[in-house]
Amino acid sequence: MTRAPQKRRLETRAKLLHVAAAIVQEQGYSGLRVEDVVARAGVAKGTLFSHFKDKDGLLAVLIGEEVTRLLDRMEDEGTPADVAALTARLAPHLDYVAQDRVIFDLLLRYSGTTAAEPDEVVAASFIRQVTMLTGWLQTLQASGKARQDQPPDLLAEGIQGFLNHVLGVWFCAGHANDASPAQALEPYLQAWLQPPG
Amino acid sequence: MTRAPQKRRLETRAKLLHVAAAIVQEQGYSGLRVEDVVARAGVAKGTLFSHFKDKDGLLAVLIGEEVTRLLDRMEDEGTPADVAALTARLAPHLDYVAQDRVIFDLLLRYSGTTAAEPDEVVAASFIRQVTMLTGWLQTLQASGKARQDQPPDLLAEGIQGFLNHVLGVWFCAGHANDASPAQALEPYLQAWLQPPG
Amino acid sequence: MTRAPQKRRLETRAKLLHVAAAIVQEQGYSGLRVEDVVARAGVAKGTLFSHFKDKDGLLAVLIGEEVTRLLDRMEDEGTPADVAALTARLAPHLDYVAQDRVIFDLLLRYSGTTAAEPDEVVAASFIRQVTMLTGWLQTLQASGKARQDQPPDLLAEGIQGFLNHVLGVWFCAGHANDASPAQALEPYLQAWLQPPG
Amino acid sequence: MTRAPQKRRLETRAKLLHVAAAIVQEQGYSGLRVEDVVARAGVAKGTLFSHFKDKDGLLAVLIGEEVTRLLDRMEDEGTPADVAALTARLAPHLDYVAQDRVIFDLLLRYSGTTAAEPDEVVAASFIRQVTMLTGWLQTLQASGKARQDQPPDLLAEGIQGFLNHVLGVWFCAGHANDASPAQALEPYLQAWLQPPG
DNA sequence: TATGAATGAGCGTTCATTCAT
DNA sequence: TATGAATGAACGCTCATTCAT
Repeated sequence: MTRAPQKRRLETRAKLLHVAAAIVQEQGYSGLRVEDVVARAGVAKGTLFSHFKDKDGLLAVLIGEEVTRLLDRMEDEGTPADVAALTARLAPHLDYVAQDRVIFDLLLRYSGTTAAEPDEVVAASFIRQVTMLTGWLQTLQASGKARQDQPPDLLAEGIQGFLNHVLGVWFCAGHANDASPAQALEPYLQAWLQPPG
Repeated sequence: MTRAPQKRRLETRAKLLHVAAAIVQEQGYSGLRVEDVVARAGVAKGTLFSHFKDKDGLLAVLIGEEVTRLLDRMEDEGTPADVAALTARLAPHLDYVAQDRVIFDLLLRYSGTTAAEPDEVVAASFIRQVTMLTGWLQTLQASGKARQDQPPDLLAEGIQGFLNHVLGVWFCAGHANDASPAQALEPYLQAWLQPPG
Repeated sequence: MTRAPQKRRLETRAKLLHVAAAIVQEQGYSGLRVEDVVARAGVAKGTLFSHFKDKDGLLAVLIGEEVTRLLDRMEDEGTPADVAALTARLAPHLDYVAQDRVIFDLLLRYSGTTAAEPDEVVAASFIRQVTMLTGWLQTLQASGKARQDQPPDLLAEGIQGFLNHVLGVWFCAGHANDASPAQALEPYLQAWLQPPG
Repeated sequence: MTRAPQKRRLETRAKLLHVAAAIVQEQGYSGLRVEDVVARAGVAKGTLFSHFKDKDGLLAVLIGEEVTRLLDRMEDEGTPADVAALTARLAPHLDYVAQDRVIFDLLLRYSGTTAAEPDEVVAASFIRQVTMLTGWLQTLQASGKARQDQPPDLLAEGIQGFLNHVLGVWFCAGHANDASPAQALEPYLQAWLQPPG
């Protein structure tokens, strides 16, 4: 018999998230310290951990919300017309993750998320992303804009692999070489998805 | 200005690496303690840190050497006959990395290594891996066993992407689902490399 | 904003100081190791550093408390009758500081303490010492036992100068020459304080 | 049968001192690292320690030379006419020591130097300072400009005490309060030296 | 439910000094 | 005489997490 959370509890949770978002804004994800969050939120350390399993839990909500927002926008525009459009559609997501290694690391930890664990925001967004990509690919396959010799979900997961690859290289190279991760992604997607001929 | 290191210095470095490898053998990478290393090597802590930037620096050399050893074996067997053989050839590497998340994390940090930084063992092994793969792919392309519509080095780097993807999923899923990372890799490589038709 | 410290915190602090004092008793100030303190106090290292800025911070409180105790005794006996009595009254303080260079060095770092920083034990004891001396000198001046041509606080601070001078020489000479620092102090105080004629 | 040092040895010593002086110029005494000195001098660490007993030995020569230079200038101007002139004469020395706590600490370690150890530059300069002051005080006493009821060497050593006191306060107070250490010294010297009446 | 003091367990640092070559 | 690799021996720090109140 868990009661509905009280109003005050919800307010505290919201305040923690708000403060954390503000700190991330100022110092980046890697600059986020539990100490600072609770200090600025005016609550005790223990309180934070009664709201979130651990620091990653807080981070996951924060990042999950942002990713969800990005997915919303991606979906709003409908299925991209071709592989080039698909790459362009993924660019905001890449740019977001490329902004801080902490995001990349956290997301990587969820790469293998399956439909089994629906309670986590990040897990949910992963599943949604793969579902969305799969749907797009089906459409692209149907219109002859994507190879048809592979199941769309394999293609979708392969895309996630390339996303991570490109981001890994991005963080490694010190951002020096390329204009953007999306640019680096394009040739892989072309080679991965283009129909033969 | 910088002279060649003296014999004694090289011996100390070798001793540190040897001891560290032994401890890893016994306790795994995560069980490696700097204190234990210096204690067993019979040197002062400061000495270790004069040889390696930090614990990760030591780890990188250790892992780099192991990867180098694996590459040696891969190369010894010559170009694999087809994509299935290629996947099999990559299995030992996958198994090695899959053994401990520490290895995966460290290698991921070097994914984007280019020929620019030749002094690091890990970096060097990455470059070598991509070079080796590129060579193989050229042969496979020539024999019609691999698609010919893409440059071999793009294909090689794509393979690295899939390797990381498969490993990421592996660590994420808690090793529960699949028999081995190599098994998970196969469909991706088939789809990525197989010649059309 | 900052509430009063909780009971437990005060107890821990007291325990740390108590243990440290015991170790100093046994091994001297230079024999004090942070590790020993926390081990014997049964607290974590981090706890010590959350109570005291660093080892010197702990030391300062320890020394400050001892100096305070010495001051208590000095004050209890009332104003000394003349300069010779004043010298004798200062002897225990001199003996205490002369016992370990660590004490001398730490106190020297606070020589110039003014009433501005009241939170430090050592600083407070310095202020108190000068206040006490000033009071005594006023009385001695009134009774014609001390020169009256100078303000009592200048005379008091001058005395502190001589204390340090004598102690500096004491540590420098390897304790070999003189019986006690107090003995070395006497001629200076006589010359500094005695009324002309 | 110690031979005269060879030319090359003397050159190395000179180079070390020169380099050390340059570093002090740039980074202050507290910024002096043995490592930097030998690196810039192009010699090995061991070489430095074959020339100087320890780092303090090098520092002592450096500081001793400077103090000697200051003493030369003080002496050149002859006996000061009165206490005010004496204070002014001591100002350059005070300013020099006030510039860096390291100087103060090192000199303090020699406060008790007696004529016994003539081999050290700093020790020698201390003896010379006290001798010089004693000489001046004799003259001042003879001319009625200084109190005559105390032996001149006691007065001289007292002056050293005040010098140290003023400097201790200087370093403690964070240089914030007073214009210069010499200004703080004056009232003490007046009270210490002025003839009664 | 909130609090905040305490934990843990090892890492990296310091840098003057020594000593075998 | 010069070299430079190695030493020593603690210190200070980290900071997410726990748990008694």
